[in-house]
Amino acid sequence: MSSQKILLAARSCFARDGYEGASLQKIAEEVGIKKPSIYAHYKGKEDLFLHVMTLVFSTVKRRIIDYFIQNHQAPLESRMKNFFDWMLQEYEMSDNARFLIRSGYYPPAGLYGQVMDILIPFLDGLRRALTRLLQREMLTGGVHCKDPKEASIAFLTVVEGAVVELVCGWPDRYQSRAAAVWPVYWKGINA
Amino acid sequence: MSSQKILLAARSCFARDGYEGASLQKIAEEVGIKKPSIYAHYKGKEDLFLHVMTLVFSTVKRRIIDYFIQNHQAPLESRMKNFFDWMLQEYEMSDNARFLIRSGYYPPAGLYGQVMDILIPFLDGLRRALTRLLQREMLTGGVHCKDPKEASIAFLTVVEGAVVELVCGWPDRYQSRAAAVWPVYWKGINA
DNA sequence: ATTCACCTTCCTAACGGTCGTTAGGTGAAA
DNA sequence: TTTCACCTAACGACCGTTAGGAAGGTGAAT
Repeated sequence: MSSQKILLAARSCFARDGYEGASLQKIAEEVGIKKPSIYAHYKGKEDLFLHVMTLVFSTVKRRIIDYFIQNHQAPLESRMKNFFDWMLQEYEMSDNARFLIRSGYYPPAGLYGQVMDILIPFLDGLRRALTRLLQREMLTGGVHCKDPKEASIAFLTVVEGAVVELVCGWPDRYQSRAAAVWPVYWKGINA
Repeated sequence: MSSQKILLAARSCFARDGYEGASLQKIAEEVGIKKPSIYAHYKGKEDLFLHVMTLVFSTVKRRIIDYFIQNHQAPLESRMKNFFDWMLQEYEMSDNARFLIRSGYYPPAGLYGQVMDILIPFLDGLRRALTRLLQREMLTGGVHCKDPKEASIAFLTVVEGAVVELVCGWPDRYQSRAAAVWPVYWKGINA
């Protein structure tokens, strides 16, 4: 199916060059077809971008949930600590994370509303899932914090604060930030 | 002087639309001149961008240092805590912070090296200044942390983690992140 | 004091190129 | 025979950039 190949090539280009920087020409080349052939599968650049976006968001959500489920036997502390390494891998290995962050931070001007309508529920869902996880772990003694909701917001904040170094293309600076901020965070939420 | 007006208009456009998204047409309109007149003052779009960049970086560095000097009589805790509010103001009031963050996260493809040659010393200088501040405060009991360098990296991380919400245009979410992450950070660095 | 050359600043016009997009046709599959 | 994926050709719009010239000011030479 070639509309799938277009979708993946577009994801790669949008992730690398951004919406304005990416061109249908380049996407078509990567697939091995001519530019106007894209219009047999998508209504235009905006339509293609929105299809990529829904694919990416559902994929990333699934992968994050899978990470926490797959390691459910490990103690919460190491699960959260290792999340930084997992995120690094995720960002460097696939276009999903790069696309999501770039389009989330700086969406194409004309699609601001439509991007945010997907991004906000995504982030809020992530935050709620993390809050529930912390609440569950409080019962079994995996963590001792007085406000799991605030702790989950803080966790997303420190993770994203480290991720911005990945955005600039410095995995070593990312790891240095992760190493510095993790002990502070863990000590900070455990009263 | 009209090359100054071009510089400021360019800063505003680059901050709002990014390098690829901004056009000399729009910049010229904002100044009130025709597009080719820009070439009487700058060699081209890249040259103009680099001039804006050096202006912005020196301005922002100066303003951050001024913030910490002006409030030097206040306890460190409130100086760092209030930095979040100061940053919010700074981001919303002027184009400087918006330009810096956008160009730092996603610099124009052809200028990656030149942007990073300015950005990296800027961030490292900031980190070193913060480390020295923490070291000084440790002597007077303003803070009790065992590793001021790690604490300063962690502070920049949590600040940037909150700032990414400003990038998306949500000051309320920024404040919620700041409110959640600050107590965690402060408790976390004070052993 | 006048002339002249020169420089800056802005203009109009136009360049070549790339962008997203559309029209219209071809060939194979259903 | 209709439908679908793909093509070539070309559209209009916009991009950054250049050429060439019209004003105005400056400073030195006549």
